[in-house]
Amino acid sequence: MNKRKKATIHDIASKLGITASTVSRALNNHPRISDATKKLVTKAAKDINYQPNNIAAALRNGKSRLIGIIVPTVNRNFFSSVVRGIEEIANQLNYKVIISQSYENFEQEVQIVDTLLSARVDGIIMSISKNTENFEHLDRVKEKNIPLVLFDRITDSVEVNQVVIDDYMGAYKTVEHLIANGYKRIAHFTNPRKINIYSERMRGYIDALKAHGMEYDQNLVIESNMQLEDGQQCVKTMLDQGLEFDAIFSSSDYAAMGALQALKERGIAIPAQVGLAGFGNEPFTSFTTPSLTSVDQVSIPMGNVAAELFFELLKADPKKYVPQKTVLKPDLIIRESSTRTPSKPNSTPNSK
Amino acid sequence: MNKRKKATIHDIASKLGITASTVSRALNNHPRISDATKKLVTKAAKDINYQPNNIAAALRNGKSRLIGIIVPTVNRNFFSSVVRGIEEIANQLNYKVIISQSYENFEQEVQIVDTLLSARVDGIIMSISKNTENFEHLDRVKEKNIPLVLFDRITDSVEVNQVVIDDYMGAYKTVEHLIANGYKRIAHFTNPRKINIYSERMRGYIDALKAHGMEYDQNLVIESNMQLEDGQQCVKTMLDQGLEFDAIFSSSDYAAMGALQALKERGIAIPAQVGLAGFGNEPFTSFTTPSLTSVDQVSIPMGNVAAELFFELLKADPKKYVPQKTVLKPDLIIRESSTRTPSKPNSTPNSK
DNA sequence: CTATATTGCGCAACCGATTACATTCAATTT
DNA sequence: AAATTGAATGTAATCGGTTGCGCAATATAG
Repeated sequence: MNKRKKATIHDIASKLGITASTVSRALNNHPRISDATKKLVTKAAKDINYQPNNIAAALRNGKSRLIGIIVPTVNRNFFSSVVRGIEEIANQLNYKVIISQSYENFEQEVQIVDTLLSARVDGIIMSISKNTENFEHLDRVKEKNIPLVLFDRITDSVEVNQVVIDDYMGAYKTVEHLIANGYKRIAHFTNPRKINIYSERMRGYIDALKAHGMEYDQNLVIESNMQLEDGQQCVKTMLDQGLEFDAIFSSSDYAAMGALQALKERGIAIPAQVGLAGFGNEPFTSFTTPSLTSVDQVSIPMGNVAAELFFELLKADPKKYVPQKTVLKPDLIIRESSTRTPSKPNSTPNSK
Repeated sequence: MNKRKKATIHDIASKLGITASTVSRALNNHPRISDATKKLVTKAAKDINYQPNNIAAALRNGKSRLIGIIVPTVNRNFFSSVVRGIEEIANQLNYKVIISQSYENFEQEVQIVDTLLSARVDGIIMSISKNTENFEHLDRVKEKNIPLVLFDRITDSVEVNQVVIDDYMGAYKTVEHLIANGYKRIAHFTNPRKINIYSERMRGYIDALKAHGMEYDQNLVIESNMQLEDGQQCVKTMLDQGLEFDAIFSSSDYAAMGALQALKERGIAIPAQVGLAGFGNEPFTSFTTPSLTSVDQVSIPMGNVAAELFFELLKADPKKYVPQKTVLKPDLIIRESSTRTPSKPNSTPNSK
């Protein structure tokens, strides 16, 4: 009998000869309920294996205590770490998280937004897909006054809270480091889709070159989809075309990894002949030979900040709240792939 | 005005001078509603930016079309791929997924189960935490007749649907492969917690040795927590203690990676002097030097199967449904770390 | 010893969609 | 022309908590 129907507060109530409202208040520790009945109620609840129905509460309250998270994929250290950072804060406040993956697919992303809105999440924290160029779905979220926070992959076409790292500075520091290690012709791998992160990194690359009196050569900027295979292919093409370069700064660790493999395959010594640096500090970067210099995106703190902004927004009056943009400082993690004996620049020909 | 309150079917109804029930039926494409009104309703819905309230529907229907997924962490290729496999099937059937992470923490796991039950998910698909030894929370799920499917990290103390790979066979084939490459003293890294996956792999290890007339030496079985650092430490200890071995079969890719680093650090050639194989086929295994032989856990198919079992269970009569256990065949991915010139066994003395 | 507060709990409406059971009206049958 | 049928929609209860308001009983004040 109690197999099919789940226990409700009404069951508890009739068992104790009181009303459901009293049970509800008792369970919620309402001050106007005596300790005696509170004890009775909690005991009865345990006895009949009562499980609160959050659906009912959510319907009545208009809030579900759920945060929707949308990421391109969870199968990337960066994203899963941000999620963890969000969860840390959310769990403390007794909020739960629904994670959804867009798989870099725009239609999917739009669909997920609708699903989350229908699921009546209290808000959304997301990083947009690479292929998203239309932001009406985000507008719809804003129109409904649902709190929205963007991180890492952001857009300025919607006024919302944003958390990013200083991609510009990350790139700048990396290139500066390469220059300090004596590299003269630094190539740059980037993505043709000019979402914020890639364009910022490219700005940093260019400015760092200029700041050190090096010319910016368009031929050294190689566009691709930035996956492992792309990195391999780019290097091969560069070598086959006789392009002169002695370092690569890749906006993606995966492409950097591909570059590393291709260079090794062609017998080019890293870091002696060619220096290499990636972006993202994926865990495998410390496993490669040589280990890969990369930029750490402080993912957990980013998740923390995103969640904090979210809750700020949740409490605020949407009319007078002005969206904020938080910029975190990335860390350059220097490893073997870019470290040459301090002042032995020009040690490798190739460029000359 | 429509800023604060979200649109409901009642708003649509009064706008059109009909009732909410008609609107509901129109939106659900009920056959008894005329095409004319259906068109009117869908148009009006679009006009006022109506978003169905799944919470209300879920309350009324008793089903949320949500599946709860619990994994130790999503930041592991295996788990995130299984999730993807589940999503593939679930999305086709218009079900959504709530992903939660236990972070290998028992209390957290119990808490998540309660939260999901309260959120009234239609069922749960999970892989239990390493530290879970008490399964009452799973019993509670079963008692409530909530569909439950376990994958990879399972337990036999609860009668539920299970999906696993044949860990025994994966290990057996790996060890056989090592033997075929001439390795004679094969060590095994395992976890002291004897959850199914580790004990099965160990059985496979032992049986493969015996089947090839090699003695099983307890000293060659090393227990640790199987993280990167543990792998490093184990190898160092083995070397320092003068333990004779010429191959390592690790139940974890991470520990195998640590072993690889430690061996290289000590100047031991892989695979020439020591062969190495891991388990899990984490992406980084193909990035290392030498690349790491490992066992692929067919994660996406595992997710597919788990989801299929789930929906089977969802439709079935809980009284007469008998739980099933599906066993998938893993793939041994042979890479450099275990491949020596075919028949040149004993080429390396090892200990000295 | 009244008058006012406070405590403890019940009443009933409500959240938004769904659906079994009418009801209406026109078309079809007899 | 009355009766039957069926199409199209309305009525109202329901899912399970939550909460403003009210009322009785007890406590405190004056």
